[in-house]
Amino acid sequence: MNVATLSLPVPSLFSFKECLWFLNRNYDDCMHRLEPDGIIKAIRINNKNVILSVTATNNHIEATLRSNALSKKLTSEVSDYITDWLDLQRDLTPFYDLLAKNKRLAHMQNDFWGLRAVGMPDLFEALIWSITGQQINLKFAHTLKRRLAEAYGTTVIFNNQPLYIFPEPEALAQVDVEALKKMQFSTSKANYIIGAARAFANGEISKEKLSLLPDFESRQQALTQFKGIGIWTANYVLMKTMRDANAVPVGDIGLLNALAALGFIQNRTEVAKIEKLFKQFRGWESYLVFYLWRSLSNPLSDGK
DNA sequence: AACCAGGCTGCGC
DNA sequence: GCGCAGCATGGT
Repeated sequence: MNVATLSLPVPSLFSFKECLWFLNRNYDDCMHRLEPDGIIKAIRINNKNVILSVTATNNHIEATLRSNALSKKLTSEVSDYITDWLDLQRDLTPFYDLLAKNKRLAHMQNDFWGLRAVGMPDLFEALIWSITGQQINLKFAHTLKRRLAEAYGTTVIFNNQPLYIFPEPEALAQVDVEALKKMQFSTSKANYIIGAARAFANGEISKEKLSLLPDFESRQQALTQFKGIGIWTANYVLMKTMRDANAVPVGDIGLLNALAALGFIQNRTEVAKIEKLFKQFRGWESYLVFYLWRSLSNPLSDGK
């Protein structure tokens, strides 16, 4: 195993601590492990496994890479991965200006200062995760994801502890419904997941294909054509992976709870009020969603 | 123990 | 096109 390091300058309006908040919401997410000073994660890039440790100083994000296939190219790809994952390239100034204009949201500039929309660069992982999380509580959803990762993903041992790389589409495409049901996936979800895995495995859908589509609506349509992928799931994925700025996971229970807690709505049916709010955030809708999710946790708390 | 959870499908209008 | 029941399965 070879080791390399890389260093990325942090953008303005960036807080590593706030990003770690998102990654550590007491949900036992198997896709990474939190350490006192940063985060450890195993990823696969171009069929090469990499163990990634990420920490930050005031000025830089420092990453340590461990891999059997280290090269300059791989290091550069990992650098791109981190940039995408933590959304480092975005200038948040316009978003913060919009927050400042809304009296119920203005506090977020300070309370969540520097929070980036932590994404999911792997489209397949994002899609399976969002299907898994449909209509069940997040804790159970993480339990299910862990079972998938343990059974069908790649396990990498680091410091005597396992790290997981999410299952490849080819692996999940061959699973039968009964196996997933034993893991306590519902019958329909098991079918959705296997269907999605097959669509990825046979090339019907891919991140590249989605990225070549001309607009948000066509990307959304490309996803919702599959059984089990509704508007919530499609928009969640477009937000987390494709970085569609105007993707809002409509109807999301966390979103609705946050809007209610901040006094924007009294009940879950007040769609017009929600649309009115999001109209004020054109181009930053998905960022607003992320910050609203953040508001479900108290400022400066490290859990939920 | 009832109600809820980061929804989706299929049906009736 | 829109509303809504029915669904499946743990968590609190």
